[in-house]
Amino acid sequence: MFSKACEYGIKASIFIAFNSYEGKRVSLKAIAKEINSPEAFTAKILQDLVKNDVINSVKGAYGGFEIEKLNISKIKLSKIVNALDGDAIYSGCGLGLHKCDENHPCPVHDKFKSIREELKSMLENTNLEELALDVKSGISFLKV
Amino acid sequence: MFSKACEYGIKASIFIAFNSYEGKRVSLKAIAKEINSPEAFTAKILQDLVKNDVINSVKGAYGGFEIEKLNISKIKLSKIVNALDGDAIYSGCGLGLHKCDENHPCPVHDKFKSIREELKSMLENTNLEELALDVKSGISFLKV
DNA sequence: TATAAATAGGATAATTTTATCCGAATAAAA
DNA sequence: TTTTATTCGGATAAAATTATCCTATTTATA
Repeated sequence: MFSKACEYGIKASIFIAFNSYEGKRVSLKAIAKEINSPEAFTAKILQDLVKNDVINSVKGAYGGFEIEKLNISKIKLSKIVNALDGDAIYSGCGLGLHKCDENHPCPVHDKFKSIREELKSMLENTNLEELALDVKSGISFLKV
Repeated sequence: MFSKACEYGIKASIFIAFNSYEGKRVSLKAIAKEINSPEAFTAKILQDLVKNDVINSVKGAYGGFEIEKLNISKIKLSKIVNALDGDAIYSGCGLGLHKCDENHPCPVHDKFKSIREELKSMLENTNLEELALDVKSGISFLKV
């Protein structure tokens, strides 16, 4: 469904979010450990997320990654997915046709329609805050 | 969503299906041309589909690929997807956790639940016949 | 029986994705 | 001001996916 980069990016964002909630900045090392991801690869992904204004970074000692508290509830999953994987999962053709729409549909266009719409609206309506709170309260998990 | 191999595999199966419907066996060359895919790569995919009993092959002159007429309506999309991509899209965790279920869910487990269920049931309930008939009647398309 | 038209399958190459390494830049604190 | 803990960013490597090439095998037909 998502690329590995995107999976790591979503998990990292959630971890950063719930720490930022408590005013804590987190380091790459801490993130990689928490979400069980390769450190150097995760660094690249975090750089992408910084460039795409999903998270902020602070260089130097006592630096790390954080998200402005007020933004946590405003950042939607779609923003993270878009930054790392683009919009192909919910906008591209399921069978890879370059042109695929109501007038020139691929054989599974209609079958996929509601699934893609549901996926899109889920991504656009799910924000980091709710995901972070669930992890914080032990309802959901970032690893294993 | 699907791998390139799977996209080609689905399109090839549809093309073979609607030709088999008319008693016509189709060659690799004809398939690759019709679905606009690289020939040699498509050959590998067709071999996989043969091994997984999705399609039949006939070697030698006047050989090619076909599907038994009576089976066309019995072959579900899920069988093709499973043969080429496995069941990860609708069975694996959206964030790649090894363990992810009701008791130990990833942060998006619930959000994804209905989407994955819908996807799964769509794949399990869509058969080659309906897809092939739509292409044959010009309602849907295999390329461009 | 020879020929031609196919699929089968092994080897290899190209591309993309995932991952690692290392030095540069930055900034807090000793 | 030096040390130390960080992120940044370029170069590279490893692995997976996508793609190509070539030969062997098969089989219908001339």
